[in-house]
Amino acid sequence: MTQTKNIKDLITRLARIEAGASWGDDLNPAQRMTLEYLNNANRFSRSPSHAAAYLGTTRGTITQTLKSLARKGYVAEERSESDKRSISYSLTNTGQKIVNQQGILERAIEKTPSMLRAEIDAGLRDILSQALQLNGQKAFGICKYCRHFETTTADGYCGLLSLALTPTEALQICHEQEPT
Amino acid sequence: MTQTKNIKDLITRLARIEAGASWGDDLNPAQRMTLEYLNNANRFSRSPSHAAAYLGTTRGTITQTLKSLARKGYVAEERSESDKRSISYSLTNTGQKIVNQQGILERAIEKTPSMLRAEIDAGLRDILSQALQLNGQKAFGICKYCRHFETTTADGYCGLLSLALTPTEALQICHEQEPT
DNA sequence: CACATTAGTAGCGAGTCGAAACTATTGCAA
DNA sequence: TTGCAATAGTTTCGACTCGCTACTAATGTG
Repeated sequence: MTQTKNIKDLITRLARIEAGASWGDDLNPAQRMTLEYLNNANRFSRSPSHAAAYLGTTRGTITQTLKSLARKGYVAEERSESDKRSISYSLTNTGQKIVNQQGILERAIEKTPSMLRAEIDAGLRDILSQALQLNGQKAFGICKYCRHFETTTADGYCGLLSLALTPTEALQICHEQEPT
Repeated sequence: MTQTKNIKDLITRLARIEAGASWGDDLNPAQRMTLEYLNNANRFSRSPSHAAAYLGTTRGTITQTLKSLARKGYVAEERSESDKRSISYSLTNTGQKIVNQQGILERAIEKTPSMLRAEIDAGLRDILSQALQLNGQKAFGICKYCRHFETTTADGYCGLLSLALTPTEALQICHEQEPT
């Protein structure tokens, strides 16, 4: 077995363990991941289309997942005024609570030496950017590390959308993000 | 966002990209992973129960997946003579071909520097052992790195099952494996 | 103003998934 | 040895995912 295959197996196996253990609270892995995306994404990125693009699924599938989450009271939909086609989903308080629970994978990661953690983070980040490129997907990175992020205002400013950012927003996921 | 959460997100996102891209050949991600497990497991570990334990799912679910793979001609079932309850699945030639195809994740990993790869491998391996422990799951490691592996014969010998091993077998996954 | 594009949905068929109930076989202990 | 418990695999159920195709409504663009 090559090292490449080893790493692939480790990644998929860890994801599977996490998925298997994440079934509680009347939620399945896909629903939980959608919830997590909404929690991390900024207000311009919480639409079905963006969630679908980030999660690597289709609009049709994500619609069903979001409707199911809405039925259960974990998310709420807000229709946009400017563009009447688009919808933005946000977490309800119940949804917030769910997303803050720590899964088995997080607990396992916390038990590894922090020096090792830094290397894993860097390594996986590298693999991710390669995979996204191969797949023709967008980066969906953190606002702050975007080439449109400016420091002309205290908390940061988005040069693309021409608006001032809050400290929270600067750390959220943005669908327009382009790495520096 | 903490580093722990970052790593978790990277792992689950990479797994999702791989899953999304692995839909071809009339197979879904779960079926492909089952195929891959059968390809790597030794002849004592290719039963529904062991596959279920490795993949972190239930016997009921894996039965359906295996039946579906058998219908499509990717695996064949062999009933055991010694224990009439148990079944061992093996890949057909068609199944072999499928499993040898390189997915997007493997191609992405190959593009990263090999020095980084070694660190990722070690780091993820550490996380995996922690996660398995937290989950009360068995290791399912490689035969050769088991405390029952002996070098009394040329190619290796299993002290637990009391039998000589082939070079191929020594590198396969075993459900009895206990790390040294 | 016509036409292409984009955002979101609905329905289909195959399949996953956990859970629970069930059959057949094997192991073990009194 | 007989009687039960444990084990291996299966089946069925209901909710859901997923890719796909076809659809509506709103928004761009030439």
